[in-house]
Amino acid sequence: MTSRKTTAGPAEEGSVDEGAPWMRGLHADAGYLLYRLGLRSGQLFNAALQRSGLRLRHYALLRYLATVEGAAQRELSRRLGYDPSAIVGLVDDLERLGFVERRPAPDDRRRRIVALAPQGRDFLRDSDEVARGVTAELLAPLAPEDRETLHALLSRIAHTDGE
Amino acid sequence: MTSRKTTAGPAEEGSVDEGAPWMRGLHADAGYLLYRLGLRSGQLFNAALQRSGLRLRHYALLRYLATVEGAAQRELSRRLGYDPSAIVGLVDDLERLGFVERRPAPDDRRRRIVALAPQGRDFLRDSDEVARGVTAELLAPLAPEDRETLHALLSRIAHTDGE
DNA sequence: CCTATTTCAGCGCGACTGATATCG
DNA sequence: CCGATATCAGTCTCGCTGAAATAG
Repeated sequence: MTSRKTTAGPAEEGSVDEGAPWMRGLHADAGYLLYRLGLRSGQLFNAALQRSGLRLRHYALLRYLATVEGAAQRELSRRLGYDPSAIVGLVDDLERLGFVERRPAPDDRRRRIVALAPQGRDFLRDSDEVARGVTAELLAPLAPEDRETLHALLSRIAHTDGE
Repeated sequence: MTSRKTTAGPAEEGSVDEGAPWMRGLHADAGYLLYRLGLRSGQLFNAALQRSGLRLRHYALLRYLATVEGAAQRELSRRLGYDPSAIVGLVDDLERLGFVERRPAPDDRRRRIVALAPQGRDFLRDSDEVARGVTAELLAPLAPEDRETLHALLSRIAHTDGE
């Protein structure tokens, strides 16, 4: 994939081709659009969570814990895509607020199981409109059926590679 | 960190509803999927550009300059969504490589027009597979027609709000 | 005077590295 | 002895804020 300086050309129009892909602007590229919209999504999430003092990372961690009943920090790192050393601080913050609690794993004393505390569950219930609000704002220009189509396509991409 | 007060209870279903939205995991939310895929897209872009010593921001700036013939730094800030103070460093880097050049605006001596230099144009031509490669990897699990559908939906979101 | 553009210095956040302690 | 887990300290980048200098 190094450069194709020797033409190999389907289009040998002579000089600068106006239809060359690099002339069309990056917004014609779906990957770049994903990057830009991802940034905007993160900003909207953090703005919506600002009043609670949490950030998107904390919220994502809480939401994940609501589905698993307990997870080692190593697992949180893998599932959420954050560095293990970052998980420490996130759990510290959430533990300070009483939203989660650390308890030792019964079979392996190296591991510490992080579990959702009742207060964390309350917080999720009281703020369940956060994610829906952000998504609604992002997908506002789309009709309901288009939003479902988009969501299905994004899910397929997210699940096949990575998670 | 003001914590949630007491309000915000639109759904008072009694006890813990298993079908509650906040129990489904954030991956059921399109906005969060956009955030995650945006991060992955940025990582892929930066990895693909690593050999050239540039980052995604530099590349986006170059690609934009290829479509406009010249732009003030203020305009770059608006169009690319980066802070004006960040543009300074980006243009510095690209100027050092000979990819762009700053020249004074003829009518307004406050402004400095940034224009694509021949070496920058060569770089774009030689690396035009970068963006397509990233997008191809991201959208690999999708059929060609689905990729077009996704691209169309993302374009509508990106163009109506912002940019 | 006030605004606009560019630049720089500073702060804070977020991601990564390396080292340490504990344990299997 | 080696590998895995959690933690901590240090580093580096990035994004924004605030101020300066120049110009309209």
